[in-house]
Amino acid sequence: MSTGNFDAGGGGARTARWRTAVDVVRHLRHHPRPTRADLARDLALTSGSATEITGRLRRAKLLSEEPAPVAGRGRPTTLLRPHPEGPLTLAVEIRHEESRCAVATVDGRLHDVRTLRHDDGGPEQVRAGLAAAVRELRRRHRARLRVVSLAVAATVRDGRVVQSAALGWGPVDLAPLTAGTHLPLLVGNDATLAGVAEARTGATAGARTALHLLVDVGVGGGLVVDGRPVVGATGAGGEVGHLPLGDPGRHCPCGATGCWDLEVDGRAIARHLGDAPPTDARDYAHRMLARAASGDTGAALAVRRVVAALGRGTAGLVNAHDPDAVSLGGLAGPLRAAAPDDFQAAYAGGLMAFHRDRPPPVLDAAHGDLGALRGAAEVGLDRMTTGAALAEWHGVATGDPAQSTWDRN
Amino acid sequence: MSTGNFDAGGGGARTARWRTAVDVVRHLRHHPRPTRADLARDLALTSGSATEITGRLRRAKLLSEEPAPVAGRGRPTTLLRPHPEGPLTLAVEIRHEESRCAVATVDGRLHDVRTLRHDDGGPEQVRAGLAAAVRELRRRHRARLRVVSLAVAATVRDGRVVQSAALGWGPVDLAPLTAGTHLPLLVGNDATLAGVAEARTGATAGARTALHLLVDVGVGGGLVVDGRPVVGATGAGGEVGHLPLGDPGRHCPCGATGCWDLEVDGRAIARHLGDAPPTDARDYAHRMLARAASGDTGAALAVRRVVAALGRGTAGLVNAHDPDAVSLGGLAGPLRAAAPDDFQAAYAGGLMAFHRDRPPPVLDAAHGDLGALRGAAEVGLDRMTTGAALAEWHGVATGDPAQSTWDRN
DNA sequence: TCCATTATCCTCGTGCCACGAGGATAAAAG
DNA sequence: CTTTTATCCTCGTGGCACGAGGATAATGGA
Repeated sequence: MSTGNFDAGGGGARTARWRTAVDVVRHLRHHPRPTRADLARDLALTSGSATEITGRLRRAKLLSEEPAPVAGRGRPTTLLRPHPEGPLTLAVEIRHEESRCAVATVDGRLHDVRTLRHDDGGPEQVRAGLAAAVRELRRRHRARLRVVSLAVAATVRDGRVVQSAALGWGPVDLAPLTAGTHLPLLVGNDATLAGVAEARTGATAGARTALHLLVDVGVGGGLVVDGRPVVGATGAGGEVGHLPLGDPGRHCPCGATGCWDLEVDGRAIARHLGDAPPTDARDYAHRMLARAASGDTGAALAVRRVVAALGRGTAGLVNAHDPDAVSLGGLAGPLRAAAPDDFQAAYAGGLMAFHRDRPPPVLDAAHGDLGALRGAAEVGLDRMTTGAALAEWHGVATGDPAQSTWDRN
Repeated sequence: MSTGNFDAGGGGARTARWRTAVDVVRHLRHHPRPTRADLARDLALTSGSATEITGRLRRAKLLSEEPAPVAGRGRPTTLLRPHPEGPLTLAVEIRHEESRCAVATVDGRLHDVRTLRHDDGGPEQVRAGLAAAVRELRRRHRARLRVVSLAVAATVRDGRVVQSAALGWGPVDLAPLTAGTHLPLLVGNDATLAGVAEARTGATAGARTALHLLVDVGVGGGLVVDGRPVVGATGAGGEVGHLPLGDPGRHCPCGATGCWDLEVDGRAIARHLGDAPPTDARDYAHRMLARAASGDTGAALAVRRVVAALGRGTAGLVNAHDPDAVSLGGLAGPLRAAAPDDFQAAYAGGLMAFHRDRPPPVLDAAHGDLGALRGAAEVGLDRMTTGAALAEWHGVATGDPAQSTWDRN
């Protein structure tokens, strides 16, 4: 994934002076409306420093302040919030039947979430529809729009779609989405980004090492360490579904054999039931879950086999990576719920013995189907709030292209 | 692994002022004897800043300078090197038949490497022997010794050995190694730390995401991202050998089933040959490799099966993590060399199709059997050169416990 | 031998950022 | 109306790094 990193930038002296500013702006992400005193406490600033920094950030159109509702005695204070003319990240998600986009402010909130239904026109049409949306939002928000961050239900490499079982796409270049806008485009896998959202503000919040597993068509997700997804050299990491945990004789559309992918989704249920491969594996899985719940023992047995494969693989990944906690997204939660004992037996049985006294909790995802979009927003905001990006924004917002100095008036 | 992180510290204002100092001291690690001008160029400092910083670091007994051999015209310069009374990290490695320790200076060099043979006395005796060595080095180096960093051929959790097939140990607490010294003790898995050494200065140097696989008894290693090992919540990550890539019916001593561990080492070769499980799996593997090389077709076939399992698992991990490069340590290199075509076929066959046009190179480890010790030193030096640790050292070296200010005289 | 060239280092004035003490401000409580 | 509480602002101080200009010490050639 060409997702921007989470670092402050650290590139030279011009951006070094933004270090505290970066800390303050990012603090806003997970502390939505702090008072100035809160800020000083949490970031170990003196009140004088807080005054100076917030003043600068207000002039740079990054923050604004609103009077706080009075609570007890003491001098009334103000709450810090994103500036009404502050910078924005556009988060986009491409999924099977529809795409979504939303605009995110520096406090991490999503605004103006909208959905674009796909009309079976293939990747070109989806891309064209989204490009039009990007152009329109660009016109509306002008220079406030700084970054476009895209989550896509596909294997992603160097900002391109390589292949997608969920979408039925082959290679697709996504650069046209932002053509002509000069906006940086970040592209990531949807399951991986949903994992980022879970690790930062969802089920695994607080976990320094979190594992997310999202079952849809196949299984994706991956590790999130200190809020950053572990996505490898070209961004194609997080493809845990293509570890060979399954039957080595079975061929995967990805080109390899024995992929875990083939054991844990609707396709696997169909195979166990002797059905033909379903065209919509997710929908099929939901139907079979319903059947199993209503007493169809054949469906229940097929589901249990899939749940066992899920639990066993989860345990293997816990052995290999030792996360603080695991989150289950997409179908994984309903699957486990359909056969919790089978999951637990396979999970515990697959763990190395020393993990069994306090195994990492396996939690249902908290963000539902907004996870990928939220994760894309988080990653886009990370990029938007590097020292370098803030310095650039300061130039845009104040009309001081040289960024030679903070303006003091 | 309770390995110190690679960050500058970032904890409060008292250590913030050490930021540039941290950069300079760490620069020394991979640029052994820079001139002051080199330093200024590489770290984008002005010559004035370089003067000030090197002066401070000299007074803090972190650096010293020696005249550089003249090369062409121009004012002669000096080379920066570790201060002769500067801080030290003690790197220790516990392996099957012996332990080793060495003292590392801030430039990353190992000094005074010594070996302690084990006399079958079990963990207590090994621990006691090493504790004596620590005490002796502590006496010799006094306050210069800052950190003890230990690599051990075992599964490690929260600084304790959980279990080790290679050593034949059960749970062992390693804290007694530094008892009474008040020295911080970092403990990591040997294969993981060898991976750190490879990723920083070895075969995969330059790779931002590197995968190391070390076959000894079982297989260990793991991911190294930006020089930091991905070791999870309690430090037990990197146990890639306990992913269930093998025969689900086979029980692993770890408590799980189907572990990859059981398919890629001497035990696996013995199984394929119908031999009893070897007591020394590594030695047995070497003997079988020799036999296969000398024309024993049965041994050769067994080796080929193991090599195929290694290649297939490697491919799966590449699918899952998308590293820039892979390094092979321990027996993995000789195994591949014994059946390179089988390895290549299994590796390429196990990759997702899109990886096949330019798959990550699989390289033999460069550090040989010094990898773990070097990795332990690297990680110990990371800890020793955080902002907080340098500030503390400054107090020790200058007798200014308040560390209220840099001394200017 | 002397001087130009080259490379490096040092000095000093300046700017920026954050600190911290003390005072100012604005509400509630008495 | 005064006290208490909580917050904010002002201003002097200090540390660190920058950057221009000068100083220094070698080589190489006249």
